[in-house]
Amino acid sequence: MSIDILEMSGHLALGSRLKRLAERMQADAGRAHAAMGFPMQPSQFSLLSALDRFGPMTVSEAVDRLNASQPGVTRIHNSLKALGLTRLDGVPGDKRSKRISLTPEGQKLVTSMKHNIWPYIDAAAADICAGPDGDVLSLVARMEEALDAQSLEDRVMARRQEMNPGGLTIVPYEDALAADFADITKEWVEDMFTLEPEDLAIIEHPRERILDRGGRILFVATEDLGIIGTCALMRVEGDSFELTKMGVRAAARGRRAGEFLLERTLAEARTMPMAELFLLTNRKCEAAIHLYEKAGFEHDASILERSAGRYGRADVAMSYPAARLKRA
Amino acid sequence: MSIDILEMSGHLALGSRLKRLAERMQADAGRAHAAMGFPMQPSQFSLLSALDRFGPMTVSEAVDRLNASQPGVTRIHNSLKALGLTRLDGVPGDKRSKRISLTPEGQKLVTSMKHNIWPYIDAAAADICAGPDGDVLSLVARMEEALDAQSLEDRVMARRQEMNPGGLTIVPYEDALAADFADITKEWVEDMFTLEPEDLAIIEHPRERILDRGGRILFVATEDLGIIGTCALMRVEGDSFELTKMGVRAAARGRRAGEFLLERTLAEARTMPMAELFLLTNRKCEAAIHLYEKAGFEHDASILERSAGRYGRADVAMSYPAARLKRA
DNA sequence: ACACGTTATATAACATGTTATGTTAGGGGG
DNA sequence: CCCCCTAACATAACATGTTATATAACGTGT
Repeated sequence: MSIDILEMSGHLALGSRLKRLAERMQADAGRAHAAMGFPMQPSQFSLLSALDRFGPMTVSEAVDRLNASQPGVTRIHNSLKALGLTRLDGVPGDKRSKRISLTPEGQKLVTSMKHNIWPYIDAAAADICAGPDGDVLSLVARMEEALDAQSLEDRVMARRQEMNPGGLTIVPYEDALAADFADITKEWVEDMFTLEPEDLAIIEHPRERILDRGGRILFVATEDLGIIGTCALMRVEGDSFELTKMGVRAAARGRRAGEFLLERTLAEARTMPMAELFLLTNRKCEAAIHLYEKAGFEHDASILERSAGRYGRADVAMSYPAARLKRA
Repeated sequence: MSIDILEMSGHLALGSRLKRLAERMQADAGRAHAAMGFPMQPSQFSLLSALDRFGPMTVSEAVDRLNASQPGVTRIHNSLKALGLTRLDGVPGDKRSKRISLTPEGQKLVTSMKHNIWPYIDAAAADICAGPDGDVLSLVARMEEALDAQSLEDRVMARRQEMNPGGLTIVPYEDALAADFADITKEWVEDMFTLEPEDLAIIEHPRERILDRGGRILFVATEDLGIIGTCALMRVEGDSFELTKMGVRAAARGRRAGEFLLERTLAEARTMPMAELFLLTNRKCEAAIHLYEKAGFEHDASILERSAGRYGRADVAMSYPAARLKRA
């Protein structure tokens, strides 16, 4: 088996992955039944087992017992009924309800499976679940409880509020935003330095100079002000990239947008095939240098020599540790 | 939420349960995306994420990367293609392969989701997974590995071989087996005692005297000899049951069939609404009494008084601890 | 070079879970 | 007493995973 993207994506694709695992176990359980002469679908086990244990029950009761959806129970029942294993009768006193019960054939089959297969399946499944990581059943139960207590959707919203209270949004580059890229860059460069030829080349042709060479440009925006900042990852040569043109409009300072943008730009870098990431700046940019240091960049004067002449204003160089470029 | 049958069925229905949990998480993830303005299907995330991280790849490469089935990948891709997010191009040099790549719109969307939603979903999912039971991701990974190493189906067969080396089978009662029930009982009763009126009533009308009153009759069979033993659970009154008519043909001794049958009969009892389980026997039946003791029955002379007159031969009474009647 | 097995992808069919909604029966309030 | 909301079940539609199989292109061995 090759590299498994899901394994690398952390919890994002956990749903998909769990589902595949579950489907695999169900299919195997079905095959085991077939191999021992019981041509049943795995989905039918739980209803059969419940009927055996609790006796006849209405559809609604089965829904509660199985903790499944009502149409799901109805469907399972229909398949069992078609096999002649269950029956559906009216309930005296409430013509809406119908009671599911095992036919004699159904009872016979359940009893047989209960003694001749299920113990072995249970043992085999326990086998797979066994390990140093705790009991799967209790873990699944806990996850179900957690979801009951607060849905994943609610948790996502809560986490967003908590991790990003300012409501900042990352906006990927598109040509319509070229003007913002240029404006924001001009604003801070002209405020402290003067635009150099390299600056002009980049802000006038961002697609050619950055994107088409495998680089990325991100923007940060707020609900009220729109695009307020930008940052680029530019390929210098090979797998070596420069973090450049990071800037936030003066009118939007104080919203921690720079910190947020830098963090997300580094996250972006981690998903790119990148061996080295460095930046060039000037010692006058104290606030920016502080951000870089906080994000993990380290001063590295050797880069200055390699990059001599790129920018007249460059007198500080920093690099991001290669180890941190590897995805968590 | 009421009693959850799956929670009680141990590992048997783990597949079903895992699947429901997974479906719930996926649906929630989808809703979270919709709520934040990204109308995507959760199944599409993994392919989008893989394309973003690894760049264009053929269908086969995606199958490896996502660890999913090829038709699954094709379907996900088709849905993305329909949204204009991906493209499928031929691969020069091999006209069989086709390469999936992100369109500019697709790249833009992925970048946006990667920074504006996925971190929060990941955090929320990690939240649900967090707990004292260990890390869910590593647990799932371990289960996947275990299944890779040996399928559940193979494990089931191995467990059966190991837990039941004699190849004994439990056969539920049906009227066609009434003669076996009577023969086996006559064989041992007449060998050591004489048939009493109560014996005759039961073996001549097992359905009326046992099954119709909520009791059960089990048989044990082997491949070569067919039905070789039987055992019944008979309702005496209310929730009080008697274990009775347990016997194995003399011709089939030495296969541990009695032990197996008794164990499974007790398992059967645990799935019945039963408050008390006792048995009556005679001190001459030393082997049987030894089995009963080994299975957990305890001597209880008080039962003899309550049951006075039922059987002339009864001079030993035993009861099964009520606590052990509760399902594990 | 051709026949035939293998590989890459597409398609069909199925399994199994879900929501959404229709239909009929109960039940309570004006 | 009737109207209308609710409850119980059925049905339809969809989501998403699977297997099985068709089709076309590769490639190998005689």
